Amino acid sequence: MTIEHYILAVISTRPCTGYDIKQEFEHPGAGMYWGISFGSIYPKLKKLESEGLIETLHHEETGRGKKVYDLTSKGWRELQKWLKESPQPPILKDELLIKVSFWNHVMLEDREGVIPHLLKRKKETEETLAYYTNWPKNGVSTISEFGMYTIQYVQKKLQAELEWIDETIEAVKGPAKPPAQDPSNLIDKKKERIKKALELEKSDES
Amino acid sequence: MTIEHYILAVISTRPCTGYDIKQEFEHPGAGMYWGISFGSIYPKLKKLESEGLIETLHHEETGRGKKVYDLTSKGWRELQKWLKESPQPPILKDELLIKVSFWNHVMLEDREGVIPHLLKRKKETEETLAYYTNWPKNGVSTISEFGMYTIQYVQKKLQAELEWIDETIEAVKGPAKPPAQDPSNLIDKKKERIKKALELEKSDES
DNA sequence: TGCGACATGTAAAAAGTTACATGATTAG
DNA sequence: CTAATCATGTAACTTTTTACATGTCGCA
Repeated sequence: MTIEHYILAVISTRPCTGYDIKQEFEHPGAGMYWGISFGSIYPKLKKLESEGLIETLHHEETGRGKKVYDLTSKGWRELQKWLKESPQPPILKDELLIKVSFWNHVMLEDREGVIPHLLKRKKETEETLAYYTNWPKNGVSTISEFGMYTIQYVQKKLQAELEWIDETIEAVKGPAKPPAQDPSNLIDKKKERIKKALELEKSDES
Repeated sequence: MTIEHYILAVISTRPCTGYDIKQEFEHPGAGMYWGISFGSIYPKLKKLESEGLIETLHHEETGRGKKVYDLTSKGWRELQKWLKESPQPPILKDELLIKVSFWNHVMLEDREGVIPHLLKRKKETEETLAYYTNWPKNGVSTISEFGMYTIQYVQKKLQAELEWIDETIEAVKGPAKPPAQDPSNLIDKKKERIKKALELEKSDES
């Protein structure tokens, strides 16, 4: 994902400042927004202006000089070109999934230790879902027909996540299950590896 | 997400080489895996070894010297500690969502131009879903009880995505809808902004 | 009058990718 | 015998974050 194009897209909805663009990226993340620092935004705005894709509409003389940018005709065309290009595959990194996935490889005697992680995510996901549900009714934001479709996607995805969290908490509270598949018996071997490593440590200490 | 901890987690399932670790990251992305280059992996392995978190089990003398790493007792403890820490919020960047979201801000006369993007994603998502469905039955991979929970999450999420894609294609093929919310009339203003920018361009050319 | 939000910017550091260099092993 | 896969590593480059520096405006 090229930040440059995302900045152009944000400006396409209305002329705005670097600070405004940062605000757009503050929305709790569900694929549409993620954090970008001022240290990224301001240099990019300078670059985009020097390339003639955006221009300064107003430049206040007071203070540090608030600058409102808008797209140039070149900027509109670049944005149209980018929108038509096939989107990159999504980038997803979810530490919760990784921790759950590796949990009983490592935390042998502590099945239920993941549950606090799942409950915390449940709360966060409920909050994000509430945010996206209220967004189109807040009386302030502009949400186009197509913007509404992406909100529907986010809602669907978050609801699926909440269902999964509840199911998984129940499953973890229940009895341990055998591995879904382990043709090389790696899970048994791993138990021995842990045991051996911890025994070595004890003999080192003595 | 700290790559270091992910590398420790991968090694926890079995002793492995840098090359093996890279393979683990090749699985089509659904939150559990993403691309990491050799240029990241090998320096990290050196760093982890110098910190005493992993050790070289075998070091072949032939060729470039294949090195098989395993966790040390310090490494096992570090991994346990990390697993217990609350996971970071997920990182999500989906260009498709952004392009859909901004589409009719910019592509005024071309509602159906997004459909190819949606169909392409549909195909990719179906492939990823098929991959995750077959993974626990491939007779080769180790999938623990908890690993299976994360596979269930990915399946749920991808199914929700497929449903959304179908619904959205139908909606886009149907008649245009008014904005879900636009209190400042930004969408009408935007049409004027585009028109003005393109007219300026014409007068520049003449 | 003092705090929080508004507002811009830079330099150094961190993190990761790309491109390159090298060579062994294995399956057809 | 040759192409693909296995296998390690470095240097230069790119991208982005962090930390800092600076100052205004509105409101309680």
